Amino acid sequence: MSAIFSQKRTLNGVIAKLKSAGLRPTRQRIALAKLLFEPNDRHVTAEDLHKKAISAGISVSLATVYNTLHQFTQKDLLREVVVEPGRSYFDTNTDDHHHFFNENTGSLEDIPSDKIFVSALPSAPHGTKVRRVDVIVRVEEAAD
Amino acid sequence: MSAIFSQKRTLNGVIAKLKSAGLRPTRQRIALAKLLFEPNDRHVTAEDLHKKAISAGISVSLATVYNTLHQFTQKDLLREVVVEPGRSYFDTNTDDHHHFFNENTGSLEDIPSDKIFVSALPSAPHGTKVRRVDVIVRVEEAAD
DNA sequence: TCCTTCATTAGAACTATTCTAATCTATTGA
DNA sequence: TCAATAGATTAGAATAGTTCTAATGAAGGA
Repeated sequence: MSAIFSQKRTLNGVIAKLKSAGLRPTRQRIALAKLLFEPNDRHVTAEDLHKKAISAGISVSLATVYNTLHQFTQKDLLREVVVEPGRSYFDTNTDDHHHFFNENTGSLEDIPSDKIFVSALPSAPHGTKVRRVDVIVRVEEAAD
Repeated sequence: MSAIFSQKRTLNGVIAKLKSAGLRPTRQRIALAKLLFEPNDRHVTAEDLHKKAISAGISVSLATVYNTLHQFTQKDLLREVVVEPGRSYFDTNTDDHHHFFNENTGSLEDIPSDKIFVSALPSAPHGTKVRRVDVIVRVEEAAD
């Protein structure tokens, strides 16, 4: 498969994805989606993605990056992961899964949901229902 | 037991606690510790505690509240709980336990560790060791 | 008591994020 | 195809939470 054909497939896929989420496939959203749904870098911050876009020659403002990340999150194309105060990560993997968080380097790593098991919970506080269970395994560099 | 006697006991306890943590029992730290280790309000933000202190007639700056919360956290008198970007909660319960987090109200509620069970994890990423496992059960107001 | 060390302070600075109001663009339908 | 319009994008200002700074103050030991 040629690179051009592959690119075109990606482009069509991305546009379809945006449309089916009810989002206009604008220049910026298409470009950001392409960057996000590449196979690498599953965990990005808004700042990361903005830098990545700029250095890829895509003209987009930081405000749009934030808007887009939040819209994608609302439409379940992304998942927000909160591990540190004052910094949000967005995860392109929206399947049920958990995370290792390295407190020294700030890096995140997925834990597939079949590798971890959380027992039946006590019932949710009155008048509420469970939306999601997040497990964060905080690790640090081993002193050796 | 008279209220005055009780207050004195609390005061002595707090001073002892600070001393054994290697922290000078200063006016501000004693006052903040007394507010923190009261039986209620286990989960506070810096802003909360500052307001509480001011309205209790304790003259303390927000900077000192932040310093104190971080020092207490380092000395294991408190635990930091991260559930939302841009807002840190400090938990006076340092025992092993987890949380319900109500995304609508922002309120936290403890889940004792014997009420939830997390299975053996996959091994930590190379060169790291597990420091802590946080389970956050995100709940929302039930639509009914 | 005096001295040294550590704590506290107000306010400035900083960082991440959100808001605003003007401009632009994708879509729809004539 | 084109105009109208609803929605998207923008730069920059504004905000929120937190940290920093440099000067002042207080605790504890000699």
